[in-house]
Amino acid sequence: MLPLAFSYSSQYFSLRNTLECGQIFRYKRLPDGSYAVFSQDKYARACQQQDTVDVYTLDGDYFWRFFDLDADYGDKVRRISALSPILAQAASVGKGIRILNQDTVEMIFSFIISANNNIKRIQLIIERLCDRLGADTPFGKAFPSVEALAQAPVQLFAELGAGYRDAYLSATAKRLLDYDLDALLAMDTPSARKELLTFLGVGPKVADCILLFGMGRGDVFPVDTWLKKVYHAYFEQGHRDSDISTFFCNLFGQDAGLCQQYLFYFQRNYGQTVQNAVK
DNA sequence: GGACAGGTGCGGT
DNA sequence: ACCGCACCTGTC
Repeated sequence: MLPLAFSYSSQYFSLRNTLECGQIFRYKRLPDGSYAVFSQDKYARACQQQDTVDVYTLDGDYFWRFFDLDADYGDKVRRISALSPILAQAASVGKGIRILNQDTVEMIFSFIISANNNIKRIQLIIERLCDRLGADTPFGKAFPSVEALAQAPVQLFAELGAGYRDAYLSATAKRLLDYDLDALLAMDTPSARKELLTFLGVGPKVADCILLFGMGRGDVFPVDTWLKKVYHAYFEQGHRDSDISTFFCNLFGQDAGLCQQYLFYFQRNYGQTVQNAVK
């Protein structure tokens, strides 16, 4: 029923790896292996056969940009692989991962929920949030508006399973009501990061995720427990998170965020195997 | 049953 | 500035 908006063929696009590496929470893998993807109030069905991804949606332009299809990932992988042997290995298995261009506000709330949490529960909470506060669309619920989120009583967020993050979500929603988002988007990366850190529930890791996935800033490196493992396993021991982030940003520059995704994917899927093989 | 999840806010140095 | 700690909740 949805029209085919476009097909895209590249060895540098793995639908599965792109969607399942933790940068997006509103997607579903369907029994036939295709994916349903939600972003803001928009919806797409996508399926991949070999190197070709078909995207069915009413919003082709939006999802073309969403999947970052104007960027040359072959070029990125070549550049990145020269910088570190571990990264060359991580990129070779994870090369189909692309950095999604998602909505800033949706990322702010999604990653506040993500803090000290696991992916399954994050998805559940966000789904319930959309069901409860999102507007109806022909394909399901939209991500809730700032107005809806700001109007909701704090207890609602707790009821939806957000736990102690309820106050963060409520405070952030209220603050965003009369917030100049364009001014934030116009800032350079360090200034925007500093600004994001003033939001309740947004620390260094969450700020970097918002910048990377929701503001198109590739020059940040979110440090989570997985990347700490990577750093300690392949680089050095005993540094603070901020130092780890700085280390990788200096090493990888403009594509630090993409490198983070490759290393995240690598550590989660092969980390145990590789480390055992080394022992 | 404690550790672990894609950490952060807070209070004490 | 830099620790150390508590923290909702589900799962292993």
